[in-house]
Amino acid sequence: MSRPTIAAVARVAGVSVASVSRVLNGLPATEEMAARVQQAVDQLGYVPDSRARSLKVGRTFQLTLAVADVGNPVYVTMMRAVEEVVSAAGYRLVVTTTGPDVVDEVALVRGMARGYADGLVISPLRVDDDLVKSIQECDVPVVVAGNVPARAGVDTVRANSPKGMRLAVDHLLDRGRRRIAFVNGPVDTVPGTARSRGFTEAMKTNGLEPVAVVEATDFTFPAGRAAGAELLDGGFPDAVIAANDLLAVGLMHELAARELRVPDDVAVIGMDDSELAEQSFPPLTSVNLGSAERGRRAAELLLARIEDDSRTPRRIVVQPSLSVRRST
Amino acid sequence: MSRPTIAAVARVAGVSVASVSRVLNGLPATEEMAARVQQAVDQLGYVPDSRARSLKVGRTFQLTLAVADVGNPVYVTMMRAVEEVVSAAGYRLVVTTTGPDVVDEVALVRGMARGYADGLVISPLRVDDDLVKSIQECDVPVVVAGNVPARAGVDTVRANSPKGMRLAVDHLLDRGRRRIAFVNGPVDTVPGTARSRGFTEAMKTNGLEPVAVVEATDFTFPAGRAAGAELLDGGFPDAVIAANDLLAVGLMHELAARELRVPDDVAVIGMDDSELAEQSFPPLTSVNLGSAERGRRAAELLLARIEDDSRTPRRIVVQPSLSVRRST
DNA sequence: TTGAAAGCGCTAACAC
DNA sequence: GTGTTAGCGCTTTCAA
Repeated sequence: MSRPTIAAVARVAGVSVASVSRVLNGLPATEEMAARVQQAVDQLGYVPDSRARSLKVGRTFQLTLAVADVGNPVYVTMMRAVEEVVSAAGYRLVVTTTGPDVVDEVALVRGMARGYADGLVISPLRVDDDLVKSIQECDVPVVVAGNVPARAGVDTVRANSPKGMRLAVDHLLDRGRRRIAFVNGPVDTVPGTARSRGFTEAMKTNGLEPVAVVEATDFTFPAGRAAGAELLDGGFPDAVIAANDLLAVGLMHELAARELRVPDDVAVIGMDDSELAEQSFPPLTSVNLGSAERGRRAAELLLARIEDDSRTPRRIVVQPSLSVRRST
Repeated sequence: MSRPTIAAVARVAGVSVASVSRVLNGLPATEEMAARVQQAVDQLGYVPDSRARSLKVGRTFQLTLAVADVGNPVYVTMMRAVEEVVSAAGYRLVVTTTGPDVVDEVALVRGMARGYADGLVISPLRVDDDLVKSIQECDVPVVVAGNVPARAGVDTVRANSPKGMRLAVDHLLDRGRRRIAFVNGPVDTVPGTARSRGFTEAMKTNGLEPVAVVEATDFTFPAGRAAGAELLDGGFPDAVIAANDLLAVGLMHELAARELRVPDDVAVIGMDDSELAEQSFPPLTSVNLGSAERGRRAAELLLARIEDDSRTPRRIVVQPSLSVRRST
C-alpha cells in the first residue's frame, strides 16, 4: 500500500484538500475542522510529501555545507555550528565533501541550480575566477566561509590569519624562542596563501628570519609528518608553527621519531584549535581562528540572504585568539 | 529573471516539451532534434529542476546517513566509504547527526516518510522497540549499520565486537600483560553492550579476572579521561582496553597526567582503528572493526534494496583485525 | 519519431 | 471559514 496523500485525508475527514492543507499549516480553521482533519491524519498515518511541497512553494528547506575534507577536524567544529543555526531555523543540513580540486567546487556550485537546496555555505580550499563566477551566477544564495575578492560582491565570513600568525609568533617570542620555522599547506590554497603572508609579516614585524619554511602537499596528517621530515633535515628550529592542527600533529610525530621533545627541544603551534588540539599529546597550543563562530555567522548570513536577496553583501572577519596548551 | 523551465527550452528550440525531456534523458530522437534541443539548452543555460523531477519520478536521488556524533572519527571513515559507493551510483549523500538519544533516532526515521531521501543508512547508538518498529514501518528502505534483533527483518551490517575483544585480550597476553582493565562506553548503547559481553567472554576464555571495569558517560574524549581517572583511582592495571579510540586517547591523557608511561607502565588498546589511532601519541594499537567496509556494505545493501524491495533481508557481519601500534 | 495532455502531491488564489 | 481549482516543472503514457 502506498503512502496516503492529502486527498485521502480529505476524503476520510469529509472535507476539502484545501482545508487539510490549512489545518496542517496552522492557518485559521474551526475547532471542529481541525479535530476532524487531525483524526484522519492520525488514522491514515499521513505525512506530507516534502517533494511536492518543495515544488509548490519553491523551497526545499534544505541547506548545503560544502567542505574540502570531512576528515579535517576544523570542519567538524564548523559543521556543528552551522547545523545548530540552520536546524533552529527549520532547515535540514546537507554536508558535502568537495575534495581539493577547484573544478569540483565549481561543479558543486553549478549543481545548486538543480534546486535541491535553498542555499549553500562553501568553504573553498582553492578559489579561481570560475568559482567566483559560478557563485555570482548561482540561482540560490551562497555564502563563502573563506576569502574571495571584495569585488566579487558575495557574503563572506573569514578568519584573520595574519593576526593569528602574529599571536603565534608573539607567543613563541614570549617563550624565548627565536629559531622559528613554518610548515604551511599548499600555497595555492586560500588558507595557504593567507597564512604564508601572515607568517612573513609577523616575522618581519619582529625583525626575525625564518629558520625554514616548507610547504606540505596538503592539509593532512601524513603530509604534516612528511613536511616535518623535510624541515628537520634542513635546519634546527626551536619552534615550529603549522598551518593547521593536522599538520602540527603530523609534525609532532616526526619530532618524536627523531627523539626531539615537545616543547623542551621544539615548541609547536597549530592553527584552528580543533578538538584534535586538545586530544593530541602533548596538548597542542593552537591559534583559534574562530571556526565555530565563522560557521555560525555564515549560516546566519545565508538565512538572512534567503529572506532578502537584495541586501548588500557583508564581509565579516572573525578575530582569532590563542589557546595555549602544553606544546609550547 | 527566473530560471528557465523546460517549456522555455521547448519554445526556443521550436519543439515540444516532451521532446526536450526525451533528449535530456537520452531517449531516442533524431540527430537534428537532439542538436536543436541542445542548442536551446546551452543558450538558456537550462538546468532541470530536481524538485519537479523528484515529484514526478518519485525519487530524490538523495540518500541519508545518520550517525550519532560527527566528531567521532569512526564515523568519518564510515562516511567516506558510504559516500564513495552512493555517489558512484548517482546519489547525493546527506549526513545527519542524531545525537545520543533514541527518541531523536526514531524521529529521524519517521521523518524519512516525508520523502526527502530515497533511503537511509543509520548507525544507531541506542536501539529500542520503537526504533525497530519505525524502521520496519518506514516508507523508504533502511539499512542498519549496527545491531538489531534478527527477527526485526531488516538489512544490517555489523561488527564482530566479541571477536575484536578476543583479538585485543590475546594481544595483551602475548605482550605479557595480565592485569587488564576495561573502559567501556555507556552500557545501554549498542556498542557498549556488545563490547561489554565481548570483554567478559574474552577474559573468561583466558581464565582472567578484570582488574577494573568502568563505564564512561559517553563515547567521547573527555569521558575517556574522566573514566580513566576513576579507573586509576581504583586499581593498578598493566593494560587497558577502551571501547573506542576517543575513550582510549582520553585515557592516555589521564595516564600521562599521572606520569604513567604508555606502553611501559600501562598498555592501551582502542577500538575502531580510526584516523585518530595513528594520529595519537603514542600511536594507538586499535581493533579494526571494519568501519570502512561496514559503510561500504551498508551502502551497497541500501542500493540493492532500492532496486528490489522484496529481497530477503541480509545480515552481514564484518570481521575485525588488529592494528598494532606503539601503545602496546 | 514527435506532440498533446494527464498527472505527481501539494499550496494559494479566488469564490462562496 | 471552507471549497474549487489552477498550477509548481517535470516525465510519460497515448495518439498521430
